[in-house]
Amino acid sequence: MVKSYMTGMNGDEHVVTFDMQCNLLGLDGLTGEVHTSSAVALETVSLCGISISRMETLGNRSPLWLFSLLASELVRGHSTLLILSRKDAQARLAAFLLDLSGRFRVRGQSPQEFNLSMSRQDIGNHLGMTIETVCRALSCLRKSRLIDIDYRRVLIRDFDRLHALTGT
Amino acid sequence: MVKSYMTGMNGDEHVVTFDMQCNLLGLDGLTGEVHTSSAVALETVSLCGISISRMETLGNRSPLWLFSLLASELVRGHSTLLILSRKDAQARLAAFLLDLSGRFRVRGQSPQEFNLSMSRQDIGNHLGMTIETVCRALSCLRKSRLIDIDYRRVLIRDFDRLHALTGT
DNA sequence: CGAGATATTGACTAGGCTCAATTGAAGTGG
DNA sequence: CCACTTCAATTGAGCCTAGTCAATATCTCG
Repeated sequence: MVKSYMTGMNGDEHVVTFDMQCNLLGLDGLTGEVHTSSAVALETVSLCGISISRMETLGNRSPLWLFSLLASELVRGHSTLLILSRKDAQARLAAFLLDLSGRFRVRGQSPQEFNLSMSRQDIGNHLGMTIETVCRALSCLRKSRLIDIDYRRVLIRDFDRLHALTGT
Repeated sequence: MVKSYMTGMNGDEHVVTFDMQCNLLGLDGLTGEVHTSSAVALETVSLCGISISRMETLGNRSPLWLFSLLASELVRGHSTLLILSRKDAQARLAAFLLDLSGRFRVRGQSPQEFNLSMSRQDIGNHLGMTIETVCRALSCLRKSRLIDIDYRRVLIRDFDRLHALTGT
C-alpha cells in the first residue's frame, strides 16, 4: 500500500489516494509539468518505473487503453468528490472500507477481513475529518455490529447494511 | 457555461464541474463504458462533437497532448478535493470565485467583474453546502469588503485577501 | 521493560444544517 | 400597465454533527 499526497504551500498535506498492487502512480506527472503529488510506501513494496517516452510508445500502440485508464482515474476522483462533499463521517468510513474491500477482492485477497496499512491520521486526512472523528465513527460502526475492528485489523460483518449506509 | 453532474441511484445529483469555452466535456466517457455524468447548458452555447475514433486519431498524432489534457483534469479534480475536504464555507466560496475569475482572465474577459451563470443551488451543490450557507458566506464576504455581489453580478474588490482566505 | 507513537474516549464549542419567514425578480394574463 | 403567480435569494432561530482540547489506554520496538 502506497499513499499519495499533495503538499500545500503552508506545508499542510492532503492524502489524495491509497494505491495497491497494479495501480499506476504519478499520472499527474503526465501534464508535462512537475508532479503535483508525492508518494510514500506504507509497507515494503516493489514497483516498476515507466518513463514518459515509454508511456508515449504505449499510447501510440493502444491509445484507447491509456485513455480509458486515465478516464477511470478521473471517474474515481469524481466519486471520491461526491462522498467527501455530501456524506457524514460514518458514511465516509463505510465507503472507504467497502472501497478497500472491493480492491482486495479483485486481487484475490479476502474482502471480508483485512489489515489497514494506514494510520487513523492518514484515514482522517484522506476523508477530510479529524482522527478523533475517525475513531468515534469506527467505534459506532462496531457497536452497530456492521464491522469488527481491533486497531488495524478489520472484519466486515454486514456488507449490505454497510453499503446502505453509504447511500450510493 | 455548462454544468456537469452525476446522478446517484437515489436520484440525487452532484454538480461535478462548471465548464466554459474551449473546455472538453464528457472525458469520463473515454473509459469505453457509459458516461457517468450528464451535462446541461446554463445559457445558450455552441459546441463541437468529437467522436471516440477521432479522439483515437488525435491520440495517435500527439499522445502527449491528450495525456497532459487528461492529467490536467485529474490534477484539477485533486485540487477541488482538497478544498472540499478541508476548507470552511467562506474559503470554499473564495476559492470558487477565484477559480472562475482566473478562467475568465485567460479567456480575455474581466477577471474582476462577471456574472454567475449558475444558481446558488448549483453553487452549493458543487461546493458541498446548503443554499443558505452559500448566501450567508457571500454576505459575509461582502460585509468584509472582499467582494460586491448583487444577485448574480460579482465584483471582486480584494484579490489578495480573498486568496489568503482560501489558504492555498 | 520503558519510551514514544498510535488509538480511544469524554466534555465542551462552533460551524453548518434544518425549518421557517420574508424580500426581490421575472414573467403572465387580463 | 398592473395585479398575480412563481421561483430565486436572503435572513433568522434553534439544533446537531464534527472539531478542539484533554486525559487515558494500548501497541511497537529497541
